[in-house]
Amino acid sequence: MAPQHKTSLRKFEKSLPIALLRSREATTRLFKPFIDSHDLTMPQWRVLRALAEAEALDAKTLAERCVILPPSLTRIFRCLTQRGLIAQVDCNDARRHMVRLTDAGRALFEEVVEESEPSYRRLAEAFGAERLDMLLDLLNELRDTVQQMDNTPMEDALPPLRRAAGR
Amino acid sequence: MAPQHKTSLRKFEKSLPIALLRSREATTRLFKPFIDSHDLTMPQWRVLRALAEAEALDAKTLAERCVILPPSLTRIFRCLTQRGLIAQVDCNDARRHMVRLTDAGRALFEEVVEESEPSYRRLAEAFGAERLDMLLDLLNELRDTVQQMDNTPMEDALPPLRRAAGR
DNA sequence: TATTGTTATACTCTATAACTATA
DNA sequence: TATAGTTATAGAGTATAACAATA
Repeated sequence: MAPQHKTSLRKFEKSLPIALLRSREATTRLFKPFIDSHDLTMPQWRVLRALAEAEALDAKTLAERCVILPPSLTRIFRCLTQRGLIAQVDCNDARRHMVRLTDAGRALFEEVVEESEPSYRRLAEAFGAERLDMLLDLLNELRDTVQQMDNTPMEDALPPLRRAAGR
Repeated sequence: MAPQHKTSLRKFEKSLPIALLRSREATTRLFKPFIDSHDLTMPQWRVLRALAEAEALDAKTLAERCVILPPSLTRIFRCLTQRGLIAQVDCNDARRHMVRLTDAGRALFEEVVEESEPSYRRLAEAFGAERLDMLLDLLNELRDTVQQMDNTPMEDALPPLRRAAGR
């Protein structure tokens, strides 16, 4: 039962970016219907979710946490504000655009969470709750590791030969 | 040192789709420069990589393995064929579009693999080769689990309420 | 009739650069 | 001068439906 390094994977499945992509695709397919049915896009949902556990967040933090580029975030702010799901919050630094969930936004968030919980529980059962936790830990630690690598690049591992004329 | 279920993650980090997205973003950032420098997009690269370990594959299989929708794959075929990296292969079933790597395609593949290997080794060292294997196993098994769930949906877990008018 | 793939189309996200405003 | 965010813009991916060809 224990996953004892059975490295019986095909080469293709040993590619980390591809494995992450395919797992995400499968997982997303499972939960996306709940998001869709409330007329939210996945990036919009990530913003709501990030705001759900914080009083308020600024655009830069949200962009980093939700993996959304600033220009996209600007549009998402506009859309979610129009729908009354988020609202701007006053801030010492007038440059910062800080937002929080409105009551309607929080209600919608709770609703989606509630609706999708059976699927989540079912996945946790089928996959194993402990293994799911382990996977989440590994994923977050992988991200930390890569980010640290970014900060301390090594000579011989430096990639961007940047050869040909820009794409 | 052992990752002993320290579930000290924030709620936001416990979302599987988001954790997968963020890890992928970080990992991609590490390897994408090598792809970019050869004027390839990530989807194009996934196709080359999938073909590198198979004699030939048809569009349907590639679409599934590489997480690319058929219309995108059509464009990618056209582009990679024009660049002489892949070539069509005759097939019993005339409906199927089967392709293989050309010699130039294989050479390019090998080149990219070679160039990015130092980064991969560095990541494996920093993260731990064993944990990397474990992560890959978990990711692929997660995908299998979700796909099985898709095939055997349960009553109370069925999602698509499909309420409002289409997005 | 079912399957495979292409075409058409609309929309969203991705990615950069240039710009505004605050600090 | 540096930072935060917006605007503008080009390009690529996402997603559906309609169609053509083959089985």
